[in-house]
Amino acid sequence: VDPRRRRATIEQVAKLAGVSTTTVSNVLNDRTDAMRPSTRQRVLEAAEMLGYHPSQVARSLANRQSATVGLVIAEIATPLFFNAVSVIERVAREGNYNVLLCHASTPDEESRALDLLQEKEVEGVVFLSTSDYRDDEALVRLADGIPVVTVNRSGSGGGFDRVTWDNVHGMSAAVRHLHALGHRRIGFLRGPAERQGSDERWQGYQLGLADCGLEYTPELVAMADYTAGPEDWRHGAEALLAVPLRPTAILASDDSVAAVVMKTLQERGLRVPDDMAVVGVDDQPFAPLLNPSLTTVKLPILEAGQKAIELLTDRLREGRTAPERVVLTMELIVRDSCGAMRAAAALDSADPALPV
Amino acid sequence: VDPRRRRATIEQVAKLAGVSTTTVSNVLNDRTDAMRPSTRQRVLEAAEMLGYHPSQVARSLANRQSATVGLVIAEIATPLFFNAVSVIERVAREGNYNVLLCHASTPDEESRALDLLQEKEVEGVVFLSTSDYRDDEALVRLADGIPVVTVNRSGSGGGFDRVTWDNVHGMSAAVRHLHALGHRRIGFLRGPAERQGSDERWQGYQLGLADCGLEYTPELVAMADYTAGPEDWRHGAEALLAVPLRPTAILASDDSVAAVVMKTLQERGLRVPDDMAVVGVDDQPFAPLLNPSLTTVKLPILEAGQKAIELLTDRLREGRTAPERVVLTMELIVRDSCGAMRAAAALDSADPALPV
DNA sequence: TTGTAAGCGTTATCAG
DNA sequence: CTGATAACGCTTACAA
Repeated sequence: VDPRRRRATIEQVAKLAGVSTTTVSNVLNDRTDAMRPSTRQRVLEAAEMLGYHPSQVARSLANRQSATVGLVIAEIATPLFFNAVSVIERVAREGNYNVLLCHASTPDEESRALDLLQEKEVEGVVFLSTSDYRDDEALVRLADGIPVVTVNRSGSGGGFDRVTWDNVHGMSAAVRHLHALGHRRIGFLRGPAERQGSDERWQGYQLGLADCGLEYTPELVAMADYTAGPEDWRHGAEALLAVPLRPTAILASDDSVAAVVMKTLQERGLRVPDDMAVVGVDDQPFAPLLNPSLTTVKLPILEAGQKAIELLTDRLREGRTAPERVVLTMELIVRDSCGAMRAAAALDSADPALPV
Repeated sequence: VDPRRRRATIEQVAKLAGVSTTTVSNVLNDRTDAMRPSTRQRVLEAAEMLGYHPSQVARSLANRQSATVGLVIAEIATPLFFNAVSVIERVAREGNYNVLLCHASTPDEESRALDLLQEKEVEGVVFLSTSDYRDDEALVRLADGIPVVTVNRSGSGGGFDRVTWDNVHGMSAAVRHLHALGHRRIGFLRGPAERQGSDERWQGYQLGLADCGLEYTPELVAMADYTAGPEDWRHGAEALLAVPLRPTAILASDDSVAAVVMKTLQERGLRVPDDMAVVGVDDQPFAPLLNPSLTTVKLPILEAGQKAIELLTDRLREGRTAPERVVLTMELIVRDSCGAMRAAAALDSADPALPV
């Protein structure tokens, strides 16, 4: 059919080496415990001569192991997710698994992706999602057959491993930090309502205020949907600036939003952090490059990806049974945009000019 | 062996539907031209009942088509490459191909990745590289068997399709733009020497100067290795500031470097673009978010990825023979950091305050 | 220590 | 229009 010259088969290798296919198979799979070294040698040479590469597909069919895991990922084009993809691929490779990449944003795409991975007979799946509220039906069904690990998948239960991070505490820590720096009116730009992560951060914001004995003021909360564009974010910032008793600090819904907030402030002649502290969320690669460098609540996406693939490969090898739930902490990365560095420097030089 | 309950097979479906496996196979593959609709219907129902999913691995073995392409990518964690990965996955999926992801930075990893993909019997490979000078030996060997397309792979020949972009003209266009804005002393931060892309940009810089009748001044060129860290970039910027007749514009080796350059300038009280114009390369997502928003030479990585996967799937379907070479143009994205916007506004209001 | 042969789940080639 | 049946390339009891 296909006129392309065929690859060498195990049979040809066997013939050339003057042994049986079994022996070749044994050599190739390191079942060489009780085997004459000379035989092994001959086989290896024969394989080398023919440029033989075993067919993984034939092998998979025979031993029912595809040596492949699926990676389905929403928003594949988001820079942050890359780190996760990167470690997942690496850890998988180290465990001798290949990674089949699948994008899926909508529920429809999700279930199609899962069908597809099932047909490919992947041995397990890592699911990198946005935190949209979404039902896990397809996932639960899949997890009934093969190990599944989700990252950043809202919801709970379902009988599979989940890795998430603690948005609530991440956000409240940021609030407490700003409070400790003297801020009493802390604005919050909240993300899209359809994401559980957004809601949790909002809760974290409120929790943080409560922790500090500050009152929750609706005027200090505006919308800045990080899935929208810069114009939207600018509006959010301006809304916060327009309140009569303007905040002295702004918690942005992510780093990109924070960048636009800083820009908006600076264009209006406000200095960051002197006139207004700004804190982001994500710790994108550009956060330290902004001027001033951005204080931010780090999304542990890399760690989450790593944990996820480790959970998966562990389960593949050892077959745990109880589904595991991992909640990572979000770390506050203090840089210059919140004024803490300056405050510290001031303290050092006994200068009392702390932000009030 | 594996105690897991087995998936339904085509045979079970056939039995349940009261037909032969051939018929089931025909239904599933839409070879339904001359077939009693009732038969088709029965088969479909039987499959549905059993929750049948055909095994791609068995199918692959039988028809010698894995329906999979390999994507090997260097610097998987670089935000820019995301866009490429994203379109590649999408286009592949639309063409009913799956994507097997493989990281490979070193030549060693490269050849290991190629072996692996060969064993997986991928039908083609897209190769997303850095522009390091590197020999194509392994690639040429692979391309002898299956279609290969490289993106950003320096070198030429090899009998496979290559997609690149024109660094020289991208850079010279930036120089000409700055010249048109009145700049006569244009500094250049060059990237790592081991990358062909860096060299080409340097050539482009020189070409641009020549185009404008400007003389090449070694003092106006400093190093800022974009694979290094912010400290390195800051040094680069400072080197340029230290020259007696300081430049009025700086071409940075990429957007991250440009961000640090702007930051360095601003920290020294220099205004961008008034006191110094800055231009980057890449057009990273954060470029428009910087203050001022960054004028930059856009890397057409998304377009390159798209072109690459299209070339690949075309070749897979139709089997062209002559290797194709695609060179994309780099577009200058004019924003605020070069002063052009301001100049335009000034012109509009008949204000003669153009940068000199 | 090595060989024989029966699968693995499809597709594809022919007959009917 | 549909059904046997032989590949596909490898693994793996089981035999020798």
